[in-house]
Amino acid sequence: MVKKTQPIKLEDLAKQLNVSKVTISKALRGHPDISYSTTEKVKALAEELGYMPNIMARNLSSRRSNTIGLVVPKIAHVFFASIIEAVYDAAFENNYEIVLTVSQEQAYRERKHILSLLSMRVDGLIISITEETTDLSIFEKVMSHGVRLVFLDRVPNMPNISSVTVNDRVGAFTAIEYAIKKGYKKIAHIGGYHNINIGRERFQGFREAMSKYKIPIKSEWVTEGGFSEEDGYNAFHEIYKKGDLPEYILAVTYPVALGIYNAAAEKGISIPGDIEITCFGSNTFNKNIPSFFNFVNQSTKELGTQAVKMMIEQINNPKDFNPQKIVLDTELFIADNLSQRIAL
Amino acid sequence: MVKKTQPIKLEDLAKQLNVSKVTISKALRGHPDISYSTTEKVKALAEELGYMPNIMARNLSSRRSNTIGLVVPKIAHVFFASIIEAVYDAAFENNYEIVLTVSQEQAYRERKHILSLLSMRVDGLIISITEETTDLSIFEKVMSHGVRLVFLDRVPNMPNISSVTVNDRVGAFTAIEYAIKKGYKKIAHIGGYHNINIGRERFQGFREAMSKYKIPIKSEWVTEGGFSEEDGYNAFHEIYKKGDLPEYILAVTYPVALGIYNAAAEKGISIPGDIEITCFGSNTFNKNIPSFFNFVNQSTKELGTQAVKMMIEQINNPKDFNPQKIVLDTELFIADNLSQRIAL
DNA sequence: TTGAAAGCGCTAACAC
DNA sequence: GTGTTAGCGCTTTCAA
Repeated sequence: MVKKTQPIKLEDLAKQLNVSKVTISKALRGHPDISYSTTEKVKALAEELGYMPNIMARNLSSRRSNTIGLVVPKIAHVFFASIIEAVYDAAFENNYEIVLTVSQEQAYRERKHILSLLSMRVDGLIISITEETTDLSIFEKVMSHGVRLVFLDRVPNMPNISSVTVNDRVGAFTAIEYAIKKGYKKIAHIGGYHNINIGRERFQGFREAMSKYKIPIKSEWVTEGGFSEEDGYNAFHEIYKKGDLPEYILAVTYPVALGIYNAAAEKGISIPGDIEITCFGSNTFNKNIPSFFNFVNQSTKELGTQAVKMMIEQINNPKDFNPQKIVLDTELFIADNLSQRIAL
Repeated sequence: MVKKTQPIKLEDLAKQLNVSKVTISKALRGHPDISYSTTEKVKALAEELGYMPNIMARNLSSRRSNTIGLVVPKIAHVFFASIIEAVYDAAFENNYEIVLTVSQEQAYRERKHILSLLSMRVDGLIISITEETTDLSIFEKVMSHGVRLVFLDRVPNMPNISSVTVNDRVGAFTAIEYAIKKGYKKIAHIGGYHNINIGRERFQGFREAMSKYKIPIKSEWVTEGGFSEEDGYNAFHEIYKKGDLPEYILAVTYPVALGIYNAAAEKGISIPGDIEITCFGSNTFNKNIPSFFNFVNQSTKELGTQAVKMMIEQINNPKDFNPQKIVLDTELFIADNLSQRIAL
C-alpha cells in the first residue's frame, strides 16, 4: 500500500504565509506586482514544501498549454529519431513542452493523434505525414481552430501551409547527375507516392536530370510506392523479374535502400559492386564505418530546429499569419570508402 | 489573420438539446445512467459539431490523466528509439497516452523532466536513468506522491522498486565464455559506471566468466565509464597508450562499441580482424548487411511492452503495491558474416 | 433517467 | 503591492 501525500496547492502556501492565493501565484511566476521580499518568502516556502503547480489547472485557467504536438510516422528509424531529438532539444531551450505521437505510417492513427492533441489544446502542431495520408480535411480543421501547423519534411499537397523541408528536387537531380557523369546509363529510381512532396519532388529531380542529359527513362525502372524496407524489397524484386538490371538506383529513403539491398543480396547481386545506390536520409553513420550507400544528406538537426523556431514565431504572432516555407539544402555524400570495404 | 472558431463545449451541446451539461457529459462517456436514445442524440450532435472534450478540464476535474510519463537518456540511438516505439505501441493499445521526455544523459534534465511530469499529474512514470544519476531522492519523491514508478533497462541502486531489465550478468557471462571457448585469452571489458545496474551487472558477468575459466583479469583492460561513443573512443585510446592490446572486447553498449571501432580505425587496427567486439544492444540491423560486432541482444520490443504492462497493472491496483522485477533473457548473436565481409 | 450545485487548482481582471 | 471576484470546462456527488 502506497502512502499518498496530498499534493500541496496554492491555498496551502497562502494560509501558511497569511496572504492570498493570488499573491502566491504571482510570486511563484515572478510577477513584478509582488515585492521582492514576499516573493522570496513564497519561493522559499514552496521549495521547502515541495510545491508543484498543477499544470492542468494552470493551462485550463490561462488557456494556453505551452505545448507543441509532434506527429511523426516512425521513431525507430534513424532519420526520424534524429529529427525528434532535434525537436525536443529546440523546444527544451525555448521552454516549450513536446507531446510526441507516432502514426506508424497509418492515416487513421495520424488522424486520431491529431484529434487527441487538439483535445489537449496544444498551441501548435508539427507534422510529418504518413505515406498514406490523402484526406487533408483534418489539417483544415487544425487551422480553423487557430492551432498553428508546420509540416516537417513530409508535406501534403495543399495551399497556404507552412513547412520546413529540404530541396528534394535539387537533391535528386544532383544524385542522378553524379551517376550520369560517372558514366552510368542504366539508372533506376525507386521512389515514393506522388501525393506527398518527397515522392513527387524527388521523382521530378530524377526526371529533370535524365532529361537534361538525354538519358532515356525506362519505365520498368521507375517505381512509386511507400517508404519502408519492405517497399524497397518488393520494388527491387519487380525490377529483377523483368530481367534487365540497372547499374545505379536512387532510392527515396534509407529504409527503401535497405530493402533493395536485401532483395539484391538474396539474388547474389552485390551492392555496390554490381549496383550503386544513393538514398535520401541523414548520413549519421560513423565516419569510419564503411557505408553501402551514397546519401543525399538531409540535416535532421536543422530540420527539427527550424520547425520549432517557425512554430514558436507563429504562436507568438497570432495576428499576422503568413504561411512560411523553409527549404534547406541537401548535400551529396559519396560513400568513397566503398572500395576500402573490399580490403577490410 | 487566422479565423479562430471558439471550441464547442458541453454547454453548447446541452443548450441545443435542451438538456443539462451533466447529461451530455455522461452520454458522451457512455455512462449507463443515460437512456439509449438520448445518448445517440448527443453523440450525433457532438459528431456533427466536431466537439472535442477539453482534456485539461477533464483531467483536472476527474483527477486522473490517463497518461504515463517516459524518461529516457537518448532518442537518436537504435536501442532507445526501438524501446520508445514499443512503449508507444503498447500504450496505444491500452488507451494510455505517453508523454516522452529526454534527459540527454544529464541528471539535472532528468530531474527537471520528472518534476514536469509530476506537475502534469501523470499516473505513472517509466524511467531509464542517465549515466550520471546518483541523487535518488527524486525517485522517493515520485513514490511518495503515489505516482507509479517502473524502471526500464537502466535501474538505480535502491530497494523496493519495480523494473524491467535483461539478465545483464548472464548476457555478459555468455559473451565472455564464447570468447574464451574460441581461444581468446586477452580479453577486455569497456564497461559502464557501477552505480547503475547495466554497468555493475555486466562487469560482474565478465568477472565471473573470467574467474570460472581462470583467465587473469588485466586491470588496464577493464574500464568503467559512460555509455556514449566518446566514452568508447577514449577508453580504447587509454588502452592503446598502454601498449598491449586485447584480442576481444566486451563493450557495455553499442555506441561504446562504435567509439572503440573509431579509435581502432584511426590507429590502423582492424575490427574484427585484429580485435573482435561484442556489445550489448539490439541487433535490429539488417540480416544481410554484415555487422562489425557481435551482439548480446536485448529485445527492445519486449522491454517496452512489459514495462507498460507492469505500469498499467500497478495503476489499476492502487491498494496493494509490491515492487515487481521482470528480467528478460538475452541472446548472443555472433556476426558470422564477419568473414563474408572480406569477400564483399 | 436526469439535473443542480459544488468544486478540481489555478489565473485574469480589476479593485483597493 | 496585495486581494477580491469570477471563471477556465469538465466531472462528481447527491437530490429529484
